[in-house]
Amino acid sequence: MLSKKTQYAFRALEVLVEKYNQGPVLISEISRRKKIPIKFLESILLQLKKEGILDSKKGKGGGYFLIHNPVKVPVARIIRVVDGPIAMLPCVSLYFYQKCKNCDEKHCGLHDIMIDVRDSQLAILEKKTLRDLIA
Amino acid sequence: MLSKKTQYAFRALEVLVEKYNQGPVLISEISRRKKIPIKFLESILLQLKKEGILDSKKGKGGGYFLIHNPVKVPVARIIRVVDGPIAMLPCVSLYFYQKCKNCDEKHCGLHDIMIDVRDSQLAILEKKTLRDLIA
DNA sequence: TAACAGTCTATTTAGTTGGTAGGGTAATCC
DNA sequence: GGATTACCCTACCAACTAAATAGACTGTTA
Repeated sequence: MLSKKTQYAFRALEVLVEKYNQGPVLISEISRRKKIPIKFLESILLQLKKEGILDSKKGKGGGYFLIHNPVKVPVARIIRVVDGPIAMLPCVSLYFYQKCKNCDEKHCGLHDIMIDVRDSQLAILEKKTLRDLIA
Repeated sequence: MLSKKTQYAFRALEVLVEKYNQGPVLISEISRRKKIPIKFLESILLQLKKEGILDSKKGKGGGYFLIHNPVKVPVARIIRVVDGPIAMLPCVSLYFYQKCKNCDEKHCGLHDIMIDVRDSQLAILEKKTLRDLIA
Protein backbone atom coordinates (compact mmCIF):
# COMPACT_ATOMS: atom_id res chain seq x y z
CA MET A 1 0.00 0.00 0.00
CA LEU A 2 1.07 3.55 -0.67
CA SER A 3 2.03 5.45 2.47
CA LYS A 4 -0.12 8.28 3.70
CA LYS A 5 2.73 10.56 2.74
CA THR A 6 2.47 9.49 -0.87
CA GLN A 7 -1.27 9.90 -0.86
CA TYR A 8 -0.81 13.40 0.49
CA ALA A 9 1.72 14.06 -2.24
CA PHE A 10 -0.79 13.16 -4.92
CA ARG A 11 -3.50 15.25 -3.33
CA ALA A 12 -1.15 18.22 -3.23
CA LEU A 13 -0.13 17.66 -6.82
CA GLU A 14 -3.77 17.78 -7.88
CA VAL A 15 -3.87 21.39 -6.78
CA LEU A 16 -0.64 22.22 -8.52
CA VAL A 17 -1.81 20.59 -11.72
CA GLU A 18 -5.00 22.64 -11.67
CA LYS A 19 -2.94 25.78 -11.25
CA TYR A 20 -0.24 24.85 -13.71
CA ASN A 21 1.18 27.95 -15.40
CA GLN A 22 -0.80 30.20 -13.11
CA GLY A 23 1.98 31.07 -10.72
CA PRO A 24 3.01 29.76 -7.31
CA VAL A 25 0.56 28.22 -4.84
CA LEU A 26 0.94 28.72 -1.12
CA ILE A 27 1.66 25.75 1.11
CA SER A 28 -1.04 27.04 3.38
CA GLU A 29 -3.56 27.04 0.54
CA ILE A 30 -2.78 23.46 -0.42
CA SER A 31 -2.94 22.46 3.21
CA ARG A 32 -6.30 24.08 3.68
CA ARG A 33 -7.91 22.80 0.50
CA LYS A 34 -6.69 19.24 0.86
CA LYS A 35 -6.75 18.95 4.63
CA ILE A 36 -3.09 18.02 4.94
CA PRO A 37 -1.18 18.85 8.16
CA ILE A 38 0.84 21.87 7.10
CA LYS A 39 4.22 20.95 8.49
CA PHE A 40 3.99 17.46 7.09
CA LEU A 41 3.01 18.90 3.73
CA GLU A 42 5.98 21.23 3.87
CA SER A 43 8.39 18.33 4.01
CA ILE A 44 6.65 16.52 1.19
CA LEU A 45 6.76 19.51 -1.13
CA LEU A 46 10.37 20.11 -0.25
CA GLN A 47 11.19 16.55 -1.18
CA LEU A 48 9.40 16.89 -4.49
CA LYS A 49 11.39 20.03 -5.14
CA LYS A 50 14.69 18.34 -4.41
CA GLU A 51 13.78 15.60 -6.85
CA GLY A 52 13.13 18.08 -9.60
CA ILE A 53 9.36 17.72 -9.75
CA LEU A 54 8.51 21.11 -8.24
CA ASP A 55 10.12 24.49 -7.86
CA SER A 56 9.32 27.24 -5.40
CA LYS A 57 9.49 30.98 -4.95
CA LYS A 58 10.01 32.75 -1.67
CA GLY A 59 8.63 35.99 -0.34
CA LYS A 60 5.39 37.73 -1.09
CA GLY A 61 3.54 36.06 -3.93
CA GLY A 62 5.66 32.96 -3.48
CA GLY A 63 4.73 29.31 -3.22
CA TYR A 64 5.19 26.03 -5.05
CA PHE A 65 4.62 25.20 -8.71
CA LEU A 66 5.21 22.39 -11.18
CA ILE A 67 8.39 22.55 -13.22
CA HIS A 68 7.16 20.43 -16.12
CA ASN A 69 3.96 20.08 -18.01
CA PRO A 70 1.79 17.60 -16.05
CA VAL A 71 1.45 15.34 -19.09
CA LYS A 72 5.21 14.82 -19.00
CA VAL A 73 5.37 13.49 -15.45
CA PRO A 74 4.45 9.82 -14.97
CA VAL A 75 2.69 8.77 -11.80
CA ALA A 76 5.40 6.14 -11.32
CA ARG A 77 7.97 8.85 -10.80
CA ILE A 78 6.09 10.35 -7.86
CA ILE A 79 5.68 7.00 -6.18
CA ARG A 80 9.39 6.24 -6.48
CA VAL A 81 10.39 9.62 -5.11
CA VAL A 82 8.10 9.60 -2.10
CA ASP A 83 7.45 5.96 -1.36
CA GLY A 84 10.34 4.08 -2.91
CA PRO A 85 10.11 0.80 -4.81
CA ILE A 86 7.00 -0.06 -6.78
CA ALA A 87 7.84 -3.73 -7.27
CA MET A 88 6.69 -6.32 -4.76
CA LEU A 89 10.15 -7.82 -4.26
CA PRO A 90 13.57 -6.17 -4.06
CA CYS A 91 14.95 -8.62 -6.61
CA VAL A 92 12.58 -7.42 -9.34
CA SER A 93 12.83 -3.70 -8.72
CA LEU A 94 14.24 -1.62 -11.56
CA TYR A 95 15.28 1.39 -9.49
CA PHE A 96 15.85 -0.21 -6.10
CA TYR A 97 17.21 -3.61 -7.03
CA GLN A 98 18.64 -5.80 -4.33
CA LYS A 99 19.74 -9.37 -4.71
CA CYS A 100 17.77 -12.07 -2.89
CA LYS A 101 19.53 -13.95 -0.18
CA ASN A 102 19.37 -17.72 -0.47
CA CYS A 103 17.52 -17.60 -3.75
CA ASP A 104 18.74 -18.13 -7.25
CA GLU A 105 16.83 -15.75 -9.49
CA LYS A 106 17.37 -18.03 -12.47
CA HIS A 107 15.30 -20.74 -10.85
CA CYS A 108 12.83 -18.87 -8.70
CA GLY A 109 9.18 -19.17 -9.59
CA LEU A 110 8.16 -16.32 -7.33
CA HIS A 111 10.72 -14.08 -9.00
CA ASP A 112 9.22 -14.78 -12.42
CA ILE A 113 5.71 -14.09 -11.19
CA MET A 114 6.74 -10.81 -9.62
CA ILE A 115 8.52 -9.74 -12.80
CA ASP A 116 5.21 -10.13 -14.61
CA VAL A 117 3.36 -8.18 -11.95
CA ARG A 118 5.92 -5.41 -12.03
CA ASP A 119 5.69 -5.08 -15.79
CA SER A 120 1.94 -4.89 -15.74
CA GLN A 121 2.01 -2.29 -12.98
CA LEU A 122 4.52 -0.15 -14.80
CA ALA A 123 2.65 -0.39 -18.08
CA ILE A 124 0.01 1.71 -16.34
CA LEU A 125 2.01 3.80 -13.89
CA GLU A 126 4.54 4.95 -16.48
CA LYS A 127 1.82 5.87 -18.95
CA LYS A 128 -0.51 7.71 -16.62
CA THR A 129 0.67 11.18 -15.73
CA LEU A 130 -0.08 13.95 -13.31
CA ARG A 131 -2.60 15.24 -15.78
CA ASP A 132 -4.68 12.12 -15.19
CA LEU A 133 -5.01 12.99 -11.51
CA ILE A 134 -7.71 15.50 -12.26
CA ALA A 135 -10.86 14.44 -14.00
CA MET B 1 6.82 -4.43 -1.10
CA LEU B 2 5.98 -7.80 0.36
CA SER B 3 7.06 -8.21 3.97
CA LYS B 4 9.86 -10.57 4.86
CA LYS B 5 7.24 -12.67 6.54
CA THR B 6 5.41 -13.15 3.26
CA GLN B 7 8.61 -13.95 1.44
CA TYR B 8 9.35 -16.57 4.09
CA ALA B 9 5.86 -17.94 3.64
CA PHE B 10 6.44 -18.45 -0.07
CA ARG B 11 9.80 -20.06 0.50
CA ALA B 12 8.25 -22.44 2.98
CA LEU B 13 5.42 -23.22 0.60
CA GLU B 14 7.94 -24.16 -2.08
CA VAL B 15 9.04 -27.03 0.09
CA LEU B 16 5.50 -28.11 0.82
CA VAL B 17 4.60 -28.01 -2.86
CA GLU B 18 7.55 -30.23 -3.71
CA LYS B 19 6.41 -32.71 -1.09
CA TYR B 20 2.73 -32.48 -1.87
CA ASN B 21 1.03 -35.82 -1.19
CA GLN B 22 4.18 -37.21 0.36
CA GLY B 23 3.23 -36.74 3.97
CA PRO B 24 4.00 -34.09 6.58
CA VAL B 25 7.17 -32.00 6.54
CA LEU B 26 8.87 -30.93 9.74
CA ILE B 27 9.06 -27.26 10.63
CA SER B 28 12.70 -27.85 11.42
CA GLU B 29 13.34 -29.27 7.96
CA ILE B 30 11.74 -26.29 6.24
CA SER B 31 13.66 -23.95 8.51
CA ARG B 32 16.94 -25.66 7.71
CA ARG B 33 16.45 -25.93 3.97
CA LYS B 34 15.18 -22.40 3.49
CA LYS B 35 17.20 -20.65 6.18
CA ILE B 36 14.18 -19.28 7.99
CA PRO B 37 14.36 -18.55 11.76
CA ILE B 38 12.49 -21.49 13.18
CA LYS B 39 10.26 -19.72 15.68
CA PHE B 40 9.29 -17.11 13.16
CA LEU B 41 8.53 -19.84 10.67
CA GLU B 42 6.40 -21.56 13.29
CA SER B 43 4.08 -18.61 13.56
CA ILE B 44 3.82 -18.26 9.80
CA LEU B 45 2.87 -21.87 9.27
CA LEU B 46 0.37 -21.68 12.08
CA GLN B 47 -1.22 -18.68 10.44
CA LEU B 48 -1.43 -20.50 7.11
CA LYS B 49 -3.08 -23.38 8.91
CA LYS B 50 -5.67 -21.17 10.56
CA GLU B 51 -6.52 -19.72 7.17
CA GLY B 52 -7.13 -23.14 5.72
CA ILE B 53 -4.08 -23.34 3.47
CA LEU B 54 -2.16 -25.92 5.46
CA ASP B 55 -2.91 -28.65 7.91
CA SER B 56 -0.62 -30.28 10.43
CA LYS B 57 -0.02 -33.45 12.33
CA LYS B 58 1.55 -33.71 15.75
CA GLY B 59 3.82 -36.31 17.23
CA LYS B 60 6.32 -38.56 15.53
CA GLY B 61 6.06 -38.46 11.76
CA GLY B 62 4.19 -35.19 12.08
CA GLY B 63 4.65 -31.86 10.37
CA TYR B 64 2.88 -29.56 7.97
CA PHE B 65 1.34 -30.28 4.62
CA LEU B 66 -0.81 -28.64 1.98
CA ILE B 67 -4.53 -29.20 2.20
CA HIS B 68 -5.30 -28.55 -1.45
CA ASN B 69 -3.64 -29.34 -4.72
CA PRO B 70 -1.09 -26.57 -5.37
CA VAL B 71 -2.66 -25.72 -8.71
CA LYS B 72 -5.84 -24.77 -6.85
CA VAL B 73 -4.25 -22.15 -4.61
CA PRO B 74 -3.67 -18.73 -6.19
CA VAL B 75 -0.63 -16.73 -5.15
CA ALA B 76 -2.97 -13.83 -4.37
CA ARG B 77 -4.52 -15.79 -1.54
CA ILE B 78 -1.23 -16.25 0.25
CA ILE B 79 -0.40 -12.57 -0.01
CA ARG B 80 -3.76 -11.57 1.43
CA VAL B 81 -3.46 -13.99 4.32
CA VAL B 82 0.05 -13.07 5.37
CA ASP B 83 0.54 -9.52 4.16
CA GLY B 84 -2.92 -8.09 3.80
CA PRO B 85 -4.11 -5.85 0.96
CA ILE B 86 -2.63 -6.21 -2.51
CA ALA B 87 -4.03 -2.94 -3.85
CA MET B 88 -2.04 0.28 -3.58
CA LEU B 89 -4.86 2.23 -1.95
CA PRO B 90 -7.43 1.21 0.66
CA CYS B 91 -10.22 2.63 -1.49
CA VAL B 92 -9.53 0.18 -4.33
CA SER B 93 -8.99 -2.94 -2.29
CA LEU B 94 -11.43 -5.78 -2.87
CA TYR B 95 -10.85 -7.60 0.41
CA PHE B 96 -9.72 -4.75 2.66
CA TYR B 97 -11.74 -1.83 1.35
CA GLN B 98 -11.79 1.40 3.28
CA LYS B 99 -13.31 4.64 2.18
CA CYS B 100 -11.02 7.56 1.46
CA LYS B 101 -11.30 10.55 3.71
CA ASN B 102 -11.74 13.86 1.92
CA CYS B 103 -11.92 12.24 -1.47
CA ASP B 104 -14.86 11.52 -3.71
CA GLU B 105 -14.16 8.25 -5.45
CA LYS B 106 -16.43 9.22 -8.31
CA HIS B 107 -14.17 12.11 -9.22
CA CYS B 108 -10.74 10.93 -8.17
CA GLY B 109 -8.18 10.43 -10.90
CA LEU B 110 -5.81 8.57 -8.63
CA HIS B 111 -8.59 6.19 -7.66
CA ASP B 112 -9.20 5.32 -11.30
CA ILE B 113 -5.54 4.73 -11.97
CA MET B 114 -5.18 2.48 -8.96
CA ILE B 115 -8.23 0.48 -10.00
CA ASP B 116 -6.46 -0.27 -13.26
CA VAL B 117 -3.28 -1.22 -11.46
CA ARG B 118 -5.14 -3.48 -9.10
CA ASP B 119 -6.90 -5.27 -11.93
CA SER B 120 -3.69 -5.88 -13.83
CA GLN B 121 -2.00 -7.16 -10.69
CA LEU B 122 -4.82 -9.53 -9.89
CA ALA B 123 -4.99 -10.81 -13.45
CA ILE B 124 -1.62 -12.36 -12.72
CA LEU B 125 -1.76 -13.09 -9.01
CA GLU B 126 -5.11 -14.85 -9.17
CA LYS B 127 -4.01 -16.98 -12.11
CA LYS B 128 -0.61 -18.00 -10.87
CA THR B 129 -0.72 -20.70 -8.23
CA LEU B 130 1.51 -22.38 -5.71
CA ARG B 131 2.49 -24.81 -8.44
CA ASP B 132 4.16 -21.97 -10.29
CA LEU B 133 6.49 -21.36 -7.36
CA ILE B 134 8.66 -24.26 -8.38
CA ALA B 135 10.25 -24.35 -11.77
C1' DT C 1 5.15 -43.73 28.71
C1' DA C 2 8.62 -41.36 26.54
C1' DA C 3 10.11 -39.03 22.77
C1' DC C 4 8.27 -36.18 19.51
C1' DA C 5 6.31 -32.20 17.21
C1' DG C 6 3.06 -28.66 16.74
C1' DT C 7 0.64 -24.76 19.79
C1' DC C 8 0.35 -20.83 22.63
C1' DT C 9 1.75 -16.59 25.24
C1' DA C 10 4.76 -13.10 25.99
C1' DT C 11 8.46 -10.16 25.35
C1' DT C 12 12.14 -7.76 23.05
C1' DT C 13 14.39 -4.95 19.72
C1' DA C 14 14.67 -2.00 15.97
C1' DG C 15 12.88 0.67 12.55
C1' DT C 16 9.27 3.32 10.22
C1' DT C 17 5.29 6.34 9.96
C1' DG C 18 2.80 10.23 10.89
C1' DG C 19 2.87 14.28 13.09
C1' DT C 20 4.51 18.49 16.05
C1' DA C 21 7.30 22.60 17.35
C1' DG C 22 10.08 26.45 16.65
C1' DG C 23 13.26 29.11 14.81
C1' DG C 24 16.36 30.56 10.70
C1' DT C 25 16.82 32.54 6.19
C1' DA C 26 15.83 34.43 1.89
C1' DA C 27 12.89 37.11 -1.28
C1' DT C 28 9.54 40.65 -2.21
C1' DC C 29 6.92 44.94 -1.76
C1' DC C 30 6.03 49.44 -0.14
C1' DG D 1 15.55 49.34 4.16
C1' DG D 2 12.36 47.33 7.04
C1' DA D 3 8.29 44.71 7.49
C1' DT D 4 6.21 41.01 5.71
C1' DT D 5 5.76 36.78 3.67
C1' DA D 6 6.79 32.23 3.09
C1' DC D 7 10.27 28.73 2.27
C1' DC D 8 13.92 25.98 4.78
C1' DC D 9 15.97 23.35 8.42
C1' DT D 10 16.64 20.79 12.78
C1' DA D 11 14.98 18.28 16.27
C1' DC D 12 11.83 15.61 18.54
C1' DC D 13 8.06 12.33 19.83
C1' DA D 14 4.32 8.92 20.11
C1' DA D 15 2.34 5.05 17.95
C1' DC D 16 2.74 1.36 15.37
C1' DT D 17 4.69 -2.61 12.85
C1' DA D 18 8.16 -5.97 11.58
C1' DA D 19 11.23 -9.39 12.86
C1' DA D 20 12.87 -12.30 15.97
C1' DT D 21 13.35 -14.96 20.48
C1' DA D 22 12.17 -17.73 24.66
C1' DG D 23 9.89 -20.99 27.20
C1' DA D 24 6.22 -23.53 28.71
C1' DC D 25 2.16 -26.38 27.12
C1' DT D 26 -0.66 -29.82 24.66
C1' DG D 27 -1.56 -33.48 21.96
C1' DT D 28 0.31 -37.95 19.08
C1' DT D 29 2.31 -41.91 18.07
C1' DA D 30 5.18 -45.87 18.46
